[in-house]
Amino acid sequence: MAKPLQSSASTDSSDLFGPDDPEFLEALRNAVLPGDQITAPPSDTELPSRKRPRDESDEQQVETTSHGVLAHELGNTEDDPEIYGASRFGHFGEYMHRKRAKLQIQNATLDVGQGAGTTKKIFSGLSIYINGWTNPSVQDLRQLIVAHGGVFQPYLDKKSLVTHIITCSLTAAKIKDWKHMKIVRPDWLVDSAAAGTLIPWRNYIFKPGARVEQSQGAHTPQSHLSSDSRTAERSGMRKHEQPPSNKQVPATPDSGTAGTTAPEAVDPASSASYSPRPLYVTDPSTYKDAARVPGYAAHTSNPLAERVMADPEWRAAHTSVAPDFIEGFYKHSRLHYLSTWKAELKSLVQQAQEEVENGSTHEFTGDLQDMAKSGDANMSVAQLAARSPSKRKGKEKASGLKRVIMHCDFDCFFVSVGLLSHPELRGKPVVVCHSQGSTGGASSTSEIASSSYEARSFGIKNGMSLQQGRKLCPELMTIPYEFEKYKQLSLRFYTILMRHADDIQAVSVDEALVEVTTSVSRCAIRPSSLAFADDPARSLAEQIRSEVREGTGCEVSIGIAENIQLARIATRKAKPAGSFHLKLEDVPQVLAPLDIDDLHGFGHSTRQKANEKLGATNLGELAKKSKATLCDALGKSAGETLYNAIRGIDERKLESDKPRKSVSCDINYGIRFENDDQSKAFIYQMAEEVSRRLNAINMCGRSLTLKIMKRDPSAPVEAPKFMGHGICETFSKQTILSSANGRATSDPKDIGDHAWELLASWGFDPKELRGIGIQIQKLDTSSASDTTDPGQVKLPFRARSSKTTVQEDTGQDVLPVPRIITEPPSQEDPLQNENEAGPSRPSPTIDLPSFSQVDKNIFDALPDDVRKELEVEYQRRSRSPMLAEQPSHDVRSKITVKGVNVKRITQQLAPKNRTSVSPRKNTLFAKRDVPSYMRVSDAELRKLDIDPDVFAALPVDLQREQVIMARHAKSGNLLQERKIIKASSRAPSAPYRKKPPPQAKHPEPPLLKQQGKQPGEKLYFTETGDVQTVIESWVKGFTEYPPKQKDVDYFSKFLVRNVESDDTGMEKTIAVMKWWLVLLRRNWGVYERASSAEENGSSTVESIGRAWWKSFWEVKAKVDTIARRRFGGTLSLK
DNA sequence: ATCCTCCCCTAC
DNA sequence: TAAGGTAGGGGAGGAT
Ligand SMILES: Nc1ccn([C@H]2C[C@H](O)[C@@H](COP(=O)(O)OP(=O)(O)OP(=O)(O)O)O2)c(=O)n1
Ligand SMILES: [Mg+2]
Repeated sequence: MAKPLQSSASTDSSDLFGPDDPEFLEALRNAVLPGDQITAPPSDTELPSRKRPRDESDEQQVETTSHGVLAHELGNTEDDPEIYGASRFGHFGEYMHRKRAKLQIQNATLDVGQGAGTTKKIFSGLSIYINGWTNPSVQDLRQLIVAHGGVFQPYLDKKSLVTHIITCSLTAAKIKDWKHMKIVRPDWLVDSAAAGTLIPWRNYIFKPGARVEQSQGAHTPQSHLSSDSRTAERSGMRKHEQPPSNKQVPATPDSGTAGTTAPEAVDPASSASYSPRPLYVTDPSTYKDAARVPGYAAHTSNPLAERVMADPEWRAAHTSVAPDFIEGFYKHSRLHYLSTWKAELKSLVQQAQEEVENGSTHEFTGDLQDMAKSGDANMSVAQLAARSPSKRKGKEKASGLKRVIMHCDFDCFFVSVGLLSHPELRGKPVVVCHSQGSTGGASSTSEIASSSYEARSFGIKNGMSLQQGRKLCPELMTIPYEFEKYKQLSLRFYTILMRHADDIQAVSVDEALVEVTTSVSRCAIRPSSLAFADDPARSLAEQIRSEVREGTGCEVSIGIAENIQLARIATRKAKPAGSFHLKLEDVPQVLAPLDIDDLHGFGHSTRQKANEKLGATNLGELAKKSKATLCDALGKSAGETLYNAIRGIDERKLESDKPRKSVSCDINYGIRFENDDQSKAFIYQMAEEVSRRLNAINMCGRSLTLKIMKRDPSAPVEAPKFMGHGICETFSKQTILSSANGRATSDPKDIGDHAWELLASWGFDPKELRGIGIQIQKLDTSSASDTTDPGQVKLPFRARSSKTTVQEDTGQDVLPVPRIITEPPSQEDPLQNENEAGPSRPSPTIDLPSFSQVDKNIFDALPDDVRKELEVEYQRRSRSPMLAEQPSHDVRSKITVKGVNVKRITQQLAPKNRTSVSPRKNTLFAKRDVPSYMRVSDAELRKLDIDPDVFAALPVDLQREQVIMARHAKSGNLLQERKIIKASSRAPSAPYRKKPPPQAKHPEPPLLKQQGKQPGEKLYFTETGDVQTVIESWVKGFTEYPPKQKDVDYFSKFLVRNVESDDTGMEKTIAVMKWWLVLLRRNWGVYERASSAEENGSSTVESIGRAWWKSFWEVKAKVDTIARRRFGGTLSLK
């Protein structure tokens, strides 16, 4: 029974985590064993995930599943109490498996486990979502589901694996949207439960009118592969059709080089060959879901890449280590061009408008085309002696007149341009992509930049890979990019628009927003000459279309409306080759059938969120929601925007004169390094690139952010996409940027130095890097930085302006070298003892930087014993909910895997063996506070190349040692990165205050506010991290009172954050919840199942008990939500 | 309250 | 082969 888990997971072998803290384990044991029969739900499952569209389009999500195996194992381990054994708790071998198992178990334990001993798990393997109002209430059904081994899905996440949807009613939109789902009536569950067996769901198909199921299991795997987000989502919900495979799990998710398996991957069809699995015959989880599980996700390395990368010469010539890699990459990167052009066009428009405003001309007579020519490759603005017509930014002319906005957009721009030179291909399915002809064959991962409308009729979309496109349309024709032409035609396009515009907002090379209010009113005067007598705006649009057609040979479509949002929507209706005037009165009708992501500004993620939190993505349905509801679900800004958009409201003005705020350079393609020398060299090359860009616009910056993409441990070394970055964890750090004299800079050396320093501070294995980005912010004009005061010396009064901020400076700090910032080594009471934690400083916990912020260089240079202790401490924290993070800095700092927090840094650095180390015995951290006499200003530390943050975490003696050594080293010469301690650049910025170094104060101690044995008395989660104790006293202290909402909230928040913080946090959280559960059962077990509804008339004790239970469920629900989301992401990185 | 950092999201 | 860049709005949560 227990076998599966062990064998496959080789669980105990894990040496990532040694035995846990005995005390904690003991508590855990108590918490779990008490009668908590664990009925492990098998279910394999899933975990929703949120992946970005761009990732989804990664070819092969094909995923050869292997889900089956896991599921099977889990199934077999169902009754194995061992899975909870403390002995296992601290082990992380195959933690992914375990994690999933735990999640399920958690569900079972907390939900089912309660009271019920063992129920027949007839729903195991089912993942059910309940839609809308149902007759047995959602709560009841949920109980039912969980009690019988099923998984209750609170959200219909496009990523989550939902095998069935239970409903009593469906909107037309949903019927359509879910036509491939298994929509069943509630009585299916009820009857099955009553019968003690799973009745075929087909007997309970929900039929609103007629269909509902139709193609139920008839989907081919391909249908799951669409890169189109919406399609993907739908397919995601469909997952059941494919029987699970019994293929072996590719590799251990956490193994560093895991996953380079499944070479067959590329073909979705092949992956479809699953062998039915007994256990889940009815509802296999889909491989699509499996694809979202880290361990299986996108582990389908690109076969070609794998082969070719094995050749050192090839690597040297084609990856990021190639000397001219950056140049070559940018020369071919369509997205780079797109971004560049956009910036140029914005600049061009802005200057053209300035000309007009200053100058006297009223008509735009210039020709942007000329500018382009003379300006060589650049859209030189100089010649933009142009002027547009009435051009005074439509803003002030805010006459009560209703605006007329046109959204002009070329039809399949790249293709249209390409067809100019390939007229014979007109009318055929054509796409623009790098891969030409037969190259790449049917397995090209080359992206389709643009597809003709004929191609689109096959389902092809921009951004899709060629191989996917070929599957949809074998006879697809490809034509090459013609970047120069795009730019030229774009200039003609803009030139034309200029003649009619009051204002223009450059949206992209093929798209612009134009305000034509005055032009239209002018036209309206002579209705006779209009193409559309009744619609001058439309007439103008057609005129513009003609002019553009004339000037470029390509079609543009124009959407007209009174605001931006509507104009864009109108364009949808206008395409291809047409114009459409969307009037306010038609808004409801036009918008109702659209989905939220059809609105500009709302994409994949928001749609998903809407689906989860609002149960609808359709605008017609969302229109019924209150503004507050929308804001609550999508955030204030998005909520309001949506609310208004649905009503046809959008007050935004065209933007054509906003100054640039940042300049950056990102490369997340082809990044493959072997060593630090290469990555360092690359960083410096990128720095040069950024420098060039800054100089090109005559700017300098004072802030630098480095963004890193690092291969996710669960991802294959070679991504599915050729030379792509694959699934990654992302990191970013910001620092003050300055030249030696402390001024804003654009010097490549300065930028390179800072960037490298940041990169080095993480200590990543260069082989794992997959993407690098350098961004420069707080821009100043070069001239300004030359004359301006160095560090923008702090003035007595704050510069009210935006960019000239001085925030980093603090009082005294007017040093010419801004990076050297002094900081009073913080507080006194150096001897603060952990046991004296007072209200203000309750926790004795040392203020360690979050793991991700630790400078690896320094870390590695530490004496073995010290380093070990640090590791232990981090390890400890990572496992102790109450200690983990929470602290000073970067609680937020999270690793993300395509949008999902993963933070498994701790795991990465986890000690290979940690023999029961009790936190209490940790001499290094127990109370290592910085004695006052040891104060060395941060500035000095920095001068010594010591990172204050790390320094602060060191024991005093070591600090002293380090300082001495550093001073010593300073005098002599030392090696670059090899020195004992290297300042982590991150420090140079404002952060010093972020974490008052020396003080071991636990910033924002995790405490239950207002809590204690006595109401009002505070109770803290102490350093030992035995949360159990805290909870116990909390519960004990309130046996006569209901818990305070504030405490519940706090506790909830804490757990949630913890779950989000790292992998081990989940484990701990589960343990904590279990403990809480046990305590509650002890006190009020009887009321566990009581519903609040029947609460009236109850005794005091009972109401208190109910209140506690209510809180418990409340917290659990929150944790569940987060866990689901997080694990989904983590496990399902596609 | 407001700022700042570190993201997330979106768009082309 | 393939060339997954980037700017800017926003939000969460800590610092001030
Ligand atoms: N994922 C994408 C999307 C777009 N583009 C490029 C190629 C497109 O031609 C151009 C304009 O993008 P649009 O979104 O306007 O798409 P099209 O112009 O191709 O089609 P249409 O506007 O008709 O929908 O940007 C790209 O390279 N990659
Ligand atoms: Mg277009």
